[in-house]
Amino acid sequence: MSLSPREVEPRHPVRIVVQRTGLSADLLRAWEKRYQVVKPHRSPGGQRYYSDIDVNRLRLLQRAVRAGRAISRIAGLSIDELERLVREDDEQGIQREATPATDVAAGAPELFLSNALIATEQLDARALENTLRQAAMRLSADHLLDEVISPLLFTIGSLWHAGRLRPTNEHLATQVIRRVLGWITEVGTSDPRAPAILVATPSGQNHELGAMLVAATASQYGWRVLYLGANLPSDDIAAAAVQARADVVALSIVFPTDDSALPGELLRLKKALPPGVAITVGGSGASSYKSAFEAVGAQYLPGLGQLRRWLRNSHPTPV
Amino acid sequence: MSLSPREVEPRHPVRIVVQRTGLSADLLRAWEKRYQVVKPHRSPGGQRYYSDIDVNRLRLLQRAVRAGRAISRIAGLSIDELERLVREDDEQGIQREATPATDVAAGAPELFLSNALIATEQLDARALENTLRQAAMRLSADHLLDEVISPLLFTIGSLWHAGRLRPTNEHLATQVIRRVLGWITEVGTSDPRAPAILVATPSGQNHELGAMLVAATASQYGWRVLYLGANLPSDDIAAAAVQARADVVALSIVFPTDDSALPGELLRLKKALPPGVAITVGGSGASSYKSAFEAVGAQYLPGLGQLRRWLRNSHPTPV
DNA sequence: GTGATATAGACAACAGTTGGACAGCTGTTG
DNA sequence: CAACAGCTGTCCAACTGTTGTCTATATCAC
Repeated sequence: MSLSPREVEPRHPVRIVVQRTGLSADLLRAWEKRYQVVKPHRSPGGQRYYSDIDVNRLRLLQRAVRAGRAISRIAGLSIDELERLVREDDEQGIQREATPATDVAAGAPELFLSNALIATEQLDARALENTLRQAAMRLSADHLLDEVISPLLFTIGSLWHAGRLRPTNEHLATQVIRRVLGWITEVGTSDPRAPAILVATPSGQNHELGAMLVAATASQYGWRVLYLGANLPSDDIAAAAVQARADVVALSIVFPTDDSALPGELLRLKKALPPGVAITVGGSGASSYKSAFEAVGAQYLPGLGQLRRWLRNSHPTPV
Repeated sequence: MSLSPREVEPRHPVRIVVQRTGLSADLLRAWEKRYQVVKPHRSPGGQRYYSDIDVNRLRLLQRAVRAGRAISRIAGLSIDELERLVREDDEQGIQREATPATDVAAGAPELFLSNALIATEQLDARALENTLRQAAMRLSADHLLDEVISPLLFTIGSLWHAGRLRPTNEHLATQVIRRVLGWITEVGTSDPRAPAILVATPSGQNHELGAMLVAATASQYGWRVLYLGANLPSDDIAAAAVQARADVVALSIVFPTDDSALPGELLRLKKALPPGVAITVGGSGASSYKSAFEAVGAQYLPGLGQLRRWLRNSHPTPV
């Protein structure tokens, strides 16, 4: 394995590393001072900058410590040795030490995030679900989505792209996140007078987690949510919107970002919908189709923040 | 057998040994003091560190003790002698008796089914979920799966084929059924000693509900279930099976029924799995690949009934 | 200037060690 | 059969080692 310059370049200031590892800044410095676990590059002013390799190393150390290793004993190990050790502990551990139990006291989103990542890596669905459930209890739904689930999805996505995560891990995480999001959505109103939003993903779009985030958010804001999942033809979306008397149709677009059929689909949707029904579009891949949105008067809402504001304005019923 | 440096190196602090052996820290020290069962290395600060060999020895001792041996008598035995002893005791051990699953009084499955269908047609997620939840309360899990959910899936599938149901309806039902099945599966064991089954769908197979039925069933029968969802490459399935120490890999095959790549995938899976791990295959589309199953020694189980029988025979664990 | 980050040292919480006590059993002995 | 002694797992108290966090103060970057 050769190192790409990207990986050795010291690019990450401390706060990023905190976010990605779940270790506190204090602890990072303590480990560095006491055990020389990493030697981050220093800016002229003395600020630390960590490379991808450093971050990776820290994550491995953290996992090993979590598994019961003493930091003093493992600090000197190479990445390879650490990987072997972590793997061994994952496989040999008779009973998974209850990670959540120790974390109950802490309410920091980063901790939930890093626990969730570790559970994902260990293919431990139960631990992952427990972590997210705890996070759900401790954080507001908005914070849960913004600071745990969204970053988790993002990180899993990038780890997966980098080849550091197998599809199995990604599937498992999808599975569990789906359940947790469903749980959030489920709590929502059944009040038939509440405004209704239909959430789906247009034809060709297979990533449904973004749509689930939308559904969960809307449900939090008092909307009646009709969640239909991924990859639906415009006509069917429109028919369902009519049948359920939806006020809004929300679409999530992630990938692909160059589907030439999509603008046409949007147009068909617009035509098939009753005049009063609004269309909103969001998701990380939505920006590529901006002009198509304008053509049908769809509201482009990148990010959950914008979505929230829009939901609030368009129907001011906070929960 | 030569000893690698890895095995004699004192790498494990007590916590790890406790995890791996199930013995308490107190007991470890008591055994050491009284019978010198092991002589762990000491750190400068006096902390104990155990080698792989120590851990192995302790495991054997623990098994022998659990089988009824007196620690004082076996403390001095060599590893070889201990292994022989443990094997002997295992063979003499009494078989656990299988308890047949109890049948709960059956309600009226047809009524649930028709209500569920109506809710599906009306795009009423809440009503559908309530119906299934009621059915789950009233029927045994087996009956729920056999007489409500399976027929519901089948009916929805055929209505959809006949053009009498829109994809929206199907998606909505999928959504809800997924949640209900997840709920059944979730209740399952977390006992790490329970036999483990990995459930997934091979590459190219996108219908995951069959797999979810398998997962729910196995969980009912006391198995530890690792559910990974649809469309996974063999290599990843195998890797996950190793990591989770699965005893069985269960695949569900629905559509397509003429994927020429599938036999090859099965072969790769078989090769990548450890020898002891069984493969089972089921699902409505599985019959098309029978010869491929034979080639890899996979168990062909059409229908949940066969699956249940197989699960029971292969590991008679009462629930 | 303000908010983030740096250092050094203090500190509290926790984990691990030792020696000893103790209670539940088991098998032996009078 | 009762008393006894040995075995065995657990618990405790007092102490030490290890580790994460906190404080005070200074510096950096925008």
